[in-house]
Amino acid sequence: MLELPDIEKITLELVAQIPKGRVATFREIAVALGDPIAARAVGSILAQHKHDCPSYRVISVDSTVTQEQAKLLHAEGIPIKNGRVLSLHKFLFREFRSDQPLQKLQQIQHEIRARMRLVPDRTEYHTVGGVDLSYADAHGVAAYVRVELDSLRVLDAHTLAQEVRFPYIPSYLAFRELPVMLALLQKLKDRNALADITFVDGTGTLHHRRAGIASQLGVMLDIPTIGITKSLLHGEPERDVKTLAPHEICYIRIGGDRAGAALRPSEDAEPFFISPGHRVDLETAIELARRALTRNSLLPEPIQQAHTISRRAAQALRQRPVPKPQQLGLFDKP
DNA sequence: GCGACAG
DNA sequence: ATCTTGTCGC
Repeated sequence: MLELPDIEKITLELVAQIPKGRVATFREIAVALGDPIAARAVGSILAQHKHDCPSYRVISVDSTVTQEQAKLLHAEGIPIKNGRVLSLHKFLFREFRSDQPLQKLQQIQHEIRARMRLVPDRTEYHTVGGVDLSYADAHGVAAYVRVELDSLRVLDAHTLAQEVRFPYIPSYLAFRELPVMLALLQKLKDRNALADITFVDGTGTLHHRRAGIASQLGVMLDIPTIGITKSLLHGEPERDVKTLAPHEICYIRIGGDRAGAALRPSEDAEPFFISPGHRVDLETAIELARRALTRNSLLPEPIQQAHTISRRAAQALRQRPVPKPQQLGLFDKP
């Protein structure tokens, strides 16, 4: 697909730049990575690699520290009282050397947006596809399911597992999940086994750069896609979505235009969010999402099916993991 | 006052 | 997303 930065490695290198007797915030590390939105991801990386870098020198913006952290920082000459670093500004390190990898990924998203076309290809759709990802440790398991639109019956389904290295960072989901999805969908596209349009578990234009995973998948494979999410990443609903009646919609605005919609599938279900990905418009996307609903479904049928199938495949993989290459090296032995 | 965070 | 005991409802 493209060369992805090793965010984990870069994060540890950034933390290693903090000199003894200085501290940095999770937020500042994220800024050095290229986007403050990654602050929580920095936190979870450091939680997993506590001893692989001077992680105790990274604190939260409110300057609170753990007891263990307080001890280590105090030993480096940083004054601490009541679990807080005193006069944080004096000890804050901000001069990181970094090429801001997330900025480069934002650039890719801008390019995807420029290539995205929100115009429907056709007037009739016979089959609708769904793609979703589940996890088994470090592996992502993608499932693609094809459904007949009239009957909402499953025609066929395929899965593919692959190692996932990129962390979850809000608005960068595609760089985590797309490689697995692409590997599966490219195969199916070559066999002419894709549906007329594909629902993706993730957003399309309801995105900070108007180019979520559904758009990126659509543009990269040049196929029609629709983004479906259970919660809203970006955009403002025109009214409170909690007040939606069954089958009623409400538009979601981004900067003055209607980028997506919320749709309540039934009386006792939360609204979900629809946005065009590629080669479709919002109204067609809403119409297809409606038609893909069953009497009591929480999400459009292709997404629901892809979700259960990928989940089952991930559980199976967990019980019988894929052998590592080294373990297959029997023939290398003398 | 800060942040507003798909999966 | 995933980690998980008990608990509620069909």
